[in-house]
Amino acid sequence: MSEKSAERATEKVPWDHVELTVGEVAARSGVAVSALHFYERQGLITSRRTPGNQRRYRRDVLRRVAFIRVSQRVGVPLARIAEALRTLPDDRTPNVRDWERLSTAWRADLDARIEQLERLRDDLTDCIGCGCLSLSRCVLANPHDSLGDDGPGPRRLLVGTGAGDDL
Amino acid sequence: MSEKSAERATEKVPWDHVELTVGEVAARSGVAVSALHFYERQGLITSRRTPGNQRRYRRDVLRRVAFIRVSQRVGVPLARIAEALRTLPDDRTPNVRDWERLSTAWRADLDARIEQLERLRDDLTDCIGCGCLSLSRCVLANPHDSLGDDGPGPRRLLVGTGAGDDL
DNA sequence: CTCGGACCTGAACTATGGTTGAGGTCAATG
DNA sequence: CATTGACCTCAACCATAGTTCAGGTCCGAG
Repeated sequence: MSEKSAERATEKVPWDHVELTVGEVAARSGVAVSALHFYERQGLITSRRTPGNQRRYRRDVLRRVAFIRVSQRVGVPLARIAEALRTLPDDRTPNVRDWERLSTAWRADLDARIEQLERLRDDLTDCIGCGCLSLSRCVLANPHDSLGDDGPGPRRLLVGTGAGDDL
Repeated sequence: MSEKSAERATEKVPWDHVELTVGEVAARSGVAVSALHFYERQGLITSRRTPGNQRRYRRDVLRRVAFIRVSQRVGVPLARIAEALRTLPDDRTPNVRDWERLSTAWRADLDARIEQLERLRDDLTDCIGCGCLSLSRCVLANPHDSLGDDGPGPRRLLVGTGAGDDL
């Protein structure tokens, strides 16, 4: 981090580039400008504005964006990522310990997701053996874990309590 | 749930109930009527219409719906589920072997997803140790597996090839 | 023959995670 | 001083997986 800020020996401000434009952040992070705008609207990142109303980012935004990308890969929705990012200190640049804390929380999520999928795989394997897929008898059709949704569907109503099936 | 025609000990067509109404399918499968309509529009299930334009389902629709629910839990999008269901024979009711084939395909998907997540977990564990989260150096921020998307985001452009980071 | 519950259609709305486009501004360069 | 590229905002749109609502129909009971 801030390795540059130490050696500004020349007085010509050679490093007026401590702040990044949105285009630079996009190029460096591999995230589209529109996505950065979106993240800002959602409160995941922040920027200063120049007198001409253009965004200027502190360099640690790169780490934030990296964290966002990683979190999404883990399967965490943006709202929860935003929540996590809000726990970072605003008075100082987040340090290794801060990021470690957040990442550790995600690992627990990931562990849970993996376990859930493994259970599902085992159930599915059983069901391939018995070929049931019967609504009332099959463990698969009757999720014991109503909570812990996953997948793209926004609804999680899980009406449940169907009825005995006699297919 | 009007279980009106429960006693068909009478000789008057004892089993006129081999077909199910949409409400019955909803009750038995635990899926909302609106979802059944939706599945039908998407070609995942089909129905006959009565002279009064009401839907009547064959009983194997229950197994189909069970398969849809299970597939969604595995994380397969409806479009792919529909594709899979189209490979079922239309001339006869699908049998155990048919369902087995489909389920086996999903298990491969599931295995891949689990493996991917385990890789991610390992990477994350490493990154917690090193606390890097640096865009160019961190394995996490640079997905080696551009394909194999997951999570709610519809876009998978993955602009990639960012730049060296000097955070 | 009327009543109510179950059913029908189509359009609009929810939420997530953005992209795309229109119309206008900022800033550096020739 | 004009031009060009990067930037700005706001609104509309994409896909996924449905729900909700309005307005109308069907059908079985009383």
